Amino acid sequence: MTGAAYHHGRLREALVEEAVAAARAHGPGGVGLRELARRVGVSHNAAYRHFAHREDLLVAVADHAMTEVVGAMRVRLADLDAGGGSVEVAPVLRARRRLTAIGRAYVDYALREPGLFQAAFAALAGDGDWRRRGQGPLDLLGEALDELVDVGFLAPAARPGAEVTCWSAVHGFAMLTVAGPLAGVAVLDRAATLDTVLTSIDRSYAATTGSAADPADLIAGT
Amino acid sequence: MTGAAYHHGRLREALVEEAVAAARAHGPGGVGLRELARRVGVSHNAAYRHFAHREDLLVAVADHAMTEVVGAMRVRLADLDAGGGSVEVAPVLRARRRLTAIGRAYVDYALREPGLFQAAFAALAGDGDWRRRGQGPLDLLGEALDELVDVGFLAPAARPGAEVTCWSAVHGFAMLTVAGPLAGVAVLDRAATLDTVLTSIDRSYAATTGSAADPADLIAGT
DNA sequence: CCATCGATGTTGACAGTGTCAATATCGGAC
DNA sequence: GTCCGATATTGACACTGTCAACATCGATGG
Repeated sequence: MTGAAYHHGRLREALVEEAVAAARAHGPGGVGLRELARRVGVSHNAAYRHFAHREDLLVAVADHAMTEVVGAMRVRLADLDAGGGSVEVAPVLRARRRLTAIGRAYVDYALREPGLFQAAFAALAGDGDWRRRGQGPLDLLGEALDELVDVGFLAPAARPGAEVTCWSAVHGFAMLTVAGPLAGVAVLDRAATLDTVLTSIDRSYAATTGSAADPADLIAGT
Repeated sequence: MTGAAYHHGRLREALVEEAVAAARAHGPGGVGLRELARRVGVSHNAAYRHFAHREDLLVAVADHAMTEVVGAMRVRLADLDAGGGSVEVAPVLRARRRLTAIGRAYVDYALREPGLFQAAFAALAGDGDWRRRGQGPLDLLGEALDELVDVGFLAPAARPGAEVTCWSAVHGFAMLTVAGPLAGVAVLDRAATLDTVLTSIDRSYAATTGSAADPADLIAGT
């Protein structure tokens, strides 16, 4: 196959790759069917054999981003366990740190990949498959919250709806700082403010069981 | 002036009105210069005498939306005082209810006017004027938090960054439910989940001073 | 009273987009 | 070896935002 074959053979994957690159560089608005086709070396409209319309392609990008978010969370959680290394960490502290690690990973990803993060939420907002698409991060969050209940830090009565509370907090923070009013604030301020958000949640959950919640313990953990 | 005058005379206002209507109906993507010009009865490009580019018009829409948000907050705060009517309400409870009223107004507006709400945050995300544009809601929020400190419910040490914590929580919730993964959930669930978010913040702040925080008191208020 | 000028609105054009319909080209199955 | 379905192409349509050149008006100053 010296020349470009008539059938690309890997068009779908190639398009998604390029779409991800475009979204990473210029946000969701930067991914255009024609431009992508041009970059992949195929004529416009070729994409329509693999995607019903532009939004469909964005959904693929969103899936990719969500998978990366899960990966980032997993890395942070692993770092947490590795960091503790020799010294044994109390189960309660471990659980608290795991929850904040998840939140931190979410926001970090949003700030590290603003374009992809925005693309992840720009695609077909209201479709039912979201439950499945955002499932990855949600599952991890759910496990962390369950653990928090298991160790007696979070009261079972406060467990329902906790996912949404946590998700709202970090998602709102991410949105406001990545593509919103808070975009201009300095990086250091951002980090400190994120600490405020995360310790606020920690403190709230501690209060459901009357547990002690020294914020210093939390910030120390990564 | 039988025929349409060459000079519209009120073009800017007319354009903004129509843009607001378009955003209300179809979100930020639904406001297009040409379409608007058509509706106003003026030829395309006329808008360029009043707005440098499309984004400029969206900024005007965003301002409008923000003003409406402030209005909604004021109404809710007024309702709160009026509702108490004859019976005197303890200052602490009053302050707590005022904060949650502000949050509730924010989310309510987002759900009542999804298009405008999205438009408000779609426009020129990173520009410095945001501080001034979002000032209205932020000011009210700041006052409520100050009051919370004054009555001894929120510890002064926890005051810095509190705006962002509250804003993040309600903004995230609004985004996720209006144009995100949580868009599909039932209305009743939404209300209950918002209660969870708001009481979570209340509980967190109560913990900074060891104050009691019965969530029932909060939900009762409006 | 009339000329001039700046503000405002218009016309025309250009490059770009998403999407539909009709057409061409291939690889594999019968 | 021929046909067929999947894949890619070409062409067209209706849009869009934006720039440049031109027209029209109201007020201002001589």
